[in-house]
Amino acid sequence: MLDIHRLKIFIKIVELKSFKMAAKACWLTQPTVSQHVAAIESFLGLKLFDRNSKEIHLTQAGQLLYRYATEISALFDALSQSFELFKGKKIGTLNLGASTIPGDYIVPHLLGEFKHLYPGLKTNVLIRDSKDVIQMLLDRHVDLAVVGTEIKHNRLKYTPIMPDELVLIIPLGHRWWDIPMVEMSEVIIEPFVMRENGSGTRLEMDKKLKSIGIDPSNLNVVAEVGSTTAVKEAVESRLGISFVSRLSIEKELKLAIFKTVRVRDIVFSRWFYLVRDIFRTSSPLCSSFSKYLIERTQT
Amino acid sequence: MLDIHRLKIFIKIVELKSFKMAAKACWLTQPTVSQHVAAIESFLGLKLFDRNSKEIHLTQAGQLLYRYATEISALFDALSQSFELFKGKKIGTLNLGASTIPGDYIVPHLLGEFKHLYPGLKTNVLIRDSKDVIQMLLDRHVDLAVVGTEIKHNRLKYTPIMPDELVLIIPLGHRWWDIPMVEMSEVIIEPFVMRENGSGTRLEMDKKLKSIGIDPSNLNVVAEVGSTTAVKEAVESRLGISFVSRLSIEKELKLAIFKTVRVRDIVFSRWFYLVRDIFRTSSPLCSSFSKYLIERTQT
DNA sequence: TAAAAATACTCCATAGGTATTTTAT
DNA sequence: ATAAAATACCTATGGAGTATTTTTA
Repeated sequence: MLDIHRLKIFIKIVELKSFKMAAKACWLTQPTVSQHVAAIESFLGLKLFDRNSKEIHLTQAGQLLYRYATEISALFDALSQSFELFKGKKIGTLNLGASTIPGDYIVPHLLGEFKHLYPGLKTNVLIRDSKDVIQMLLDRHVDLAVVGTEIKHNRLKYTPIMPDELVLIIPLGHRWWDIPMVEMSEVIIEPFVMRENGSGTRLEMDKKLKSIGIDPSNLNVVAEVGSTTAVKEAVESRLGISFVSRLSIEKELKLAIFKTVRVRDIVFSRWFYLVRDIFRTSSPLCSSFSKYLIERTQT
Repeated sequence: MLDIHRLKIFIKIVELKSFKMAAKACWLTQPTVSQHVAAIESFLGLKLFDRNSKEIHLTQAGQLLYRYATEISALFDALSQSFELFKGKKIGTLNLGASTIPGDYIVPHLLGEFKHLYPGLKTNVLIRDSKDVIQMLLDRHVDLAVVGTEIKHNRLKYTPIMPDELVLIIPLGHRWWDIPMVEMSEVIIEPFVMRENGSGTRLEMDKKLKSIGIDPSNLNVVAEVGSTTAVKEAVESRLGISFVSRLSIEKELKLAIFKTVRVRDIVFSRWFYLVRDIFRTSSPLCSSFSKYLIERTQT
């Protein structure tokens, strides 16, 4: 049969123009090399070399084989090298899924830092609803996920990596602008802008409200919109107030477009989690990234 | 180790998403397939599949390997196919050497006929002096040669494939135009156009003259030129007369630019030979071509 | 519990070795 | 006569098998 080992021996013979020298170069004995040549020749049914005791010459068949053999050999070398790089984390792709808040405000920074450590890294970030992100992780469309809500599954492991807080925002000029704290009962009757169902922010908010005995459907919802940006635009347009992630309003607070107002006795704190499928083998780079994120949080 | 056999099994597993099915497809048993996967994994130091009793999934390492494996496998298939074609004479190159007369007037026609039988044929024809052509054959720069003179060598086998004759040509208006035959003594004193040394035609002529007791240096040489075409041009320009291959003056005879004149008691007949290096293995197409030429001559 | 892969073992083909012969310069 | 490749023969690794166990959905 033709295998890589044989082809490499054949290539060495061609390059060194000698069975004996090729044997030496391959750490074999001359008879072994002769056997390999005989094996290829009988497999192909063609002579590869014209040989006498003084010199050897490639036949046309030998020349034909040599062209393929070098190409195949080069591919094998490329393969080996790729795996060395892969194991050494010099190359690799990180396929991340993230829900909207972490996708916009966390993951880009984390990847920026990490890429500094591993310049060969390629990244794909898919931003979807938390539920969809988790499904993509289970479907192996992404390697890791970052979401703000825990959707339990026996294959998934959640590790908190970034604290966050849902804060009540009011637009410039709102009558609460100079009041540091309001009652929850006041919030309930105030016009409210709501995220769509499936959003992690919405889910966390609902959960929290229920935990303090409030039915979310009692809120005075004047609009239900599909993204954090849309919520902010709506609030800025004085359509109502809303709870949003503190991470998402840094710029607006600086520009005094919004103010945050505390709600008495209530803190909507939450975490964003790194989510891993423990049933899956992760690539060296992927493991490194997970480790990096977790260690980064602990300090 | 990684060899083609293993890679092909690996590819089948990926394609069929099952060790068991892959085993069947490769005419192996499932444990054997498992062993091969384990061998690759331990060689690379990386897991290729996440597997459970229900389904298997490629890891990133597996995906990386798959990309290379398919490419390598495709190259092997291409190699096999090439050799099938090569053995079946569907592809191949004929590297021919030929001296000037056969290169111009014989080989093109022979190749034309032969290519009809084997359309995949590629041909290279190098035209040189007979001596150079023979040297190229010995140096393996060409596979076969066609020359008009036998230069003996223990590695070379000459087979006559085409008869020829050196004929005396005179230009239109020459005083011998209406004389059918002249004496050799008349030829000797007539202005004569000579081919250069090294030319097969020159060699054959010298040989023949010597064999009938004439020293070629006694000819009344008025010009020594480097090609048959140059000889013909010189004769046409009434510089002198010359002996040339009958094959080379077909057109000129038709146009009555030349006439041939017989020399009493002398016929300069000769052969063109196919020359083979018997120490060399020839390609299937090359053998076919030799056989074709030889059989063609016998009929 | 059922289906797939892993493990344990056995066997034999063959890659690799040593010793020697053949071949061509 | 010499130097390289071919041949003959031996050994041992590992590829492929059968029988069985493990794993998890």
